[in-house]
Amino acid sequence: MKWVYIEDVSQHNGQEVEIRGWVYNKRSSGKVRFLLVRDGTGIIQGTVFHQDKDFPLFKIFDELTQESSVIVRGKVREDHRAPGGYELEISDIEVIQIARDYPITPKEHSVPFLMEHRHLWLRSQKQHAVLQVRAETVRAIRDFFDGRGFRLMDTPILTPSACEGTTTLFETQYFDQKAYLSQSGQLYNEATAAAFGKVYCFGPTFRAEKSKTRRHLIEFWMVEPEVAFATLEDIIELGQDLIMFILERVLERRKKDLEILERDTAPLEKITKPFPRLTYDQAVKQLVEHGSRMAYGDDFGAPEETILSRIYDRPVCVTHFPAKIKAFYMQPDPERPDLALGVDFMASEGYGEIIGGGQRIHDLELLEKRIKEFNLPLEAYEWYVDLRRYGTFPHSGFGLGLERTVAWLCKLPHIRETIPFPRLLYRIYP
RNA sequence: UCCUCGGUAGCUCAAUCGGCAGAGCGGGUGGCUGUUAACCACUAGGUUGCAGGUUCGAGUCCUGCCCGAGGAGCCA
Repeated sequence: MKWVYIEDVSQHNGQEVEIRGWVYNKRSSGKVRFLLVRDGTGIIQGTVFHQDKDFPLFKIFDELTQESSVIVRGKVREDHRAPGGYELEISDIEVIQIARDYPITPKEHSVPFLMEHRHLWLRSQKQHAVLQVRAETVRAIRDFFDGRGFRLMDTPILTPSACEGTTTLFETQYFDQKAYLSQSGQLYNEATAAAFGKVYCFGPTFRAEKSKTRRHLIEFWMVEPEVAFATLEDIIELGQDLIMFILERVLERRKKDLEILERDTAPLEKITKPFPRLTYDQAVKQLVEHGSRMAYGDDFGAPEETILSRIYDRPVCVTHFPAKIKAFYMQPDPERPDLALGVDFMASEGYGEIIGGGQRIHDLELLEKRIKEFNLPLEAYEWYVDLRRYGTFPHSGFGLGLERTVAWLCKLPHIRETIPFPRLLYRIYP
């Protein structure tokens, strides 16, 4: 008998097939039994009918518990009464294991309990849907950059120095010296951009920030393109195109998952280019008008990001931040050197920043001056400064946070469900 | 790190003024021929986070600690 995945059963209507999976739930009503089986690709309802209540299949059925592993054989039949539209008329159930006392029942559970059982929680429908959206977003990102001639350059995770300051770095031992887990691939990207023109890296990054909010993970994934000779304007265009590409792809291919999550897709479907553009000055003015108490020169806090993204029905680009609140490598605005040529993209519906980037300093002397001003160890940055010694080039790039993007697409209240095993402040288990 | 809230059955929660620790789900047993988080009946299940204290008596009040959630700062 042919082993078939549930997502493909519609192609086997009327045929005898074998489904290998786990018991999702079961219901019984005297002489009819319903078995919900999931196999990772979907859930199908199987039925067993018999006049005799001592029918042997009933005995096996009655033994089954939630998440028991089984091989179920039977005939596929289209039936509108079944969840999923197709049903399996069960002729045989082969039990691999009866699962005893599966902790996650089909009722409500608290977040701490589910987080403690994250390894099992992944099996439930909504978590499954979120991670499908994540996987699709990853595919979309790769397709977007690969399709535009970008070269994937994997940057190191173990690094000898800080990218943007040492306070939020994870320190580890590298034989007889210290190393740090990468917070960003950007500096290395700038080197590969000089070798390949346009590049991107996409991998995990680590920040030892003691932040405990709905939008922070200790370990998160970031895609970072870097383009030689590109200006701030060029990468704003690139960022918009990337967001539109992801949006269209997920809406096209993962509609069902968004339905399972009860995500109203109308606000996402309305989004078009170009996104509204604001300078930092304009943004501050708008924020104050909408009730923010921030002062000029402050960076945006969570409330500011939220207010801003609620004013507009699409993502918003904010540019020209005060240089003081941005990283050391940010190119100053030639007309107003106190401003940095940086850009942040705020997702709509209150989700806040999903992209941060800008144009990098390409002038040798200016970069050296900034490294000193930020009290960074110059010797650790020698290789980085070399990029300004040997054919320096204006260049720009950004980082897009994968989990924040997925949280926005799925409209989740917290970022922790967008990665299979979130690393959070005070939580590294499982 | 700071602020706020919380910890009672396997899970989600209740317990009035300090006075017999309880319900639903899940488990078990039985019933039901189309169930949709099925339903109905019965049943087992407790170191009330930990350590002290006050009291005739503490889940409830006090002190300390542990754990968790929400928020702030910082950031993608």
